[in-house]
Amino acid sequence: MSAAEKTDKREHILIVAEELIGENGFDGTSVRDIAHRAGVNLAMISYYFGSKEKLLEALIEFRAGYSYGILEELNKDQTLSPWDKIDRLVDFYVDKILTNLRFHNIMYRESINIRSDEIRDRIIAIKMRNLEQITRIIQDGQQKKLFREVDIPMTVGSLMGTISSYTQAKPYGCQILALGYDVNDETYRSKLAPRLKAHLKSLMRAHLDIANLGLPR
Amino acid sequence: MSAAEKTDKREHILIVAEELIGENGFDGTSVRDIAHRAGVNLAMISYYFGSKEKLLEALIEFRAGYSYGILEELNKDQTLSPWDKIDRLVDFYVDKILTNLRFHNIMYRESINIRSDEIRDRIIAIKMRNLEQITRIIQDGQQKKLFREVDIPMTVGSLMGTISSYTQAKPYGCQILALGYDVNDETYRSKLAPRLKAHLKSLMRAHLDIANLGLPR
DNA sequence: AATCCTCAATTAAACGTTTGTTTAATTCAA
DNA sequence: TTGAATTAAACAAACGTTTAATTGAGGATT
Repeated sequence: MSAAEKTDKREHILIVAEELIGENGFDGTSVRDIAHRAGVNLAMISYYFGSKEKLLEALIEFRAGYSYGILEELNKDQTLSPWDKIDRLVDFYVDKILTNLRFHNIMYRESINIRSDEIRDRIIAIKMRNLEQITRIIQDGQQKKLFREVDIPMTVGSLMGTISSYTQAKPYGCQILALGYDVNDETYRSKLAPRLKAHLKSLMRAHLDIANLGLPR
Repeated sequence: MSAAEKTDKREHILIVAEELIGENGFDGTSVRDIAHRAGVNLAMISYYFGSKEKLLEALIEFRAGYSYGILEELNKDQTLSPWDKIDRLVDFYVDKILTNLRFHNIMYRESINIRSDEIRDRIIAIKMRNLEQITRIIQDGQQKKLFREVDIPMTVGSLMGTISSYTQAKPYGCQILALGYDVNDETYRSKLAPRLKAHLKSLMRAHLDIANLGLPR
C-alpha cells in the first residue's frame, strides 16, 4: 500500500469518526461503530491511533487549523475598513461553523468533560488564538474611532454563542426556521446561514458603533 | 418509610444524577456511578425510574419548571418599562442559568443526539415557551416605539448563546476571567455573572434601541 | 399485648451485552 | 523474504437490567 493510500485511510477513519462522534458524542460512539462505518477492521483503529482517546486527539489536530490563515489575512488586509472586516468575520464564522457543524459540536461538547489535559489545552489554545485575531480587528476599529469600548471576550462569546445555539439544537432550530423535523444538514445550513449572518451583522453594528448608545440610560 | 422520605430519596437520586450527567454527559455516566454517589443500591434506580433513559426524562421533568412563572410575572408587570424588563430578563437568565449550570448543560448537550422523541419534544417545548415569553416583552417595546424591528428568535439565540458559550467551556472561561484552572462552580459564577450581565445589557440596549443604527451603511 | 400477615423497600448476585484493547495468525506488496 | 498491513478471535472489564431473596414497618387477627 502506498503512503498516499495509508494517509487516505487514516483520514477516512477520522472523517467517519467526526460524523459519528458529532452525532452521538464521544461516549455514545463505539470504536466498532467507527470501524464498521469506515469499512475497516476493528483492530485498525488501535493500530493507527493507539486508542479511542488518541483518535479524538488526532481528529482535533486534523481539523484544528481549519480556521487559521483566513483570520490572519483579514487582519493584514489594509484595504478593508473595520466595518468590512466585521462583516467578513461574521460571514466567515457562520460559513465555517455551519460547514464544519459536526466538528464544531465536538469542540464545544467534549470541552465540558475534560478527558485529558492534552485535549483540553488544545481546545483552549485554538479558542484563544481565534480570540486574539478578533481582538485585533476590534481594537483596530477602536483606534480609528469607529468602534466604542466593549468587552471583547464577551463580544466574541455572543458571536460564537449565537451560532452555536443553533448548531447544538438542530430540532429547535428546525422549528424556528419552519422546517421539517429531520431535514438534512445541507438544507439546514442553507436556511440558517443567511438569517444568522443578517442578524449578527446588524447586532455587531449596533453593538460596536461609537455613535450608538450602549450604557444604561 | 414515609411518603416524604421516599420523595426525598427519589429527588436525591435526581440531584446526584444531575451532577454526574452534567459533568460527564449521559453516556459518560453509568447507573453504578449514580447509585454509588447517591448511596443507594444499584437496583433502586431501575426500581424508581424504570431505566436510565427514563431517569433522564424524570430529571428534565423535575427541573423543567425552573424558569416558569418569573417570565410570566415580568410580562404582566405594568409598572416596568420595556427597558427595565430587558434588564431584568438579562439578570434573570444569567442568574438562572449559572445557578443551574449542570442542568443547563444537560439540556443543551443532550438535545443534540435525540435519545427519544419524548425527551426531544420536551426540550423543544421548554425552549419554545421561553421564546414566546421573551417575544412578548420585545413586541411590547416595539409597540411603544422604543425597540426597533429585530429578528427575535435570533436575538434570543444571542442572549442564551452568549451565556452558554461560557457555561459549556468552563476551562476557557477561567482563562478569560483570569481564574485558576479548577475553580469551583460558585467562584466561577460570582466572577462570570456580573460581567455577563453588564455585557448583555449593553448589547441588548444597542441592539434594540430604535434610535440606533443596525443596518448596513 | 402479642402474634401473624402483607407488601413495598432494599439487597447481593447474576444476567447477557457491549465496551476498548490485545493477540496471534495471515495476507501481500516491495 | 522481509515487514508492514490486515484479519478473526479472544480478552477482561464495564455496561444496563433483572432476579430472587431478605428486610422491616404497619395493620389486622387472636
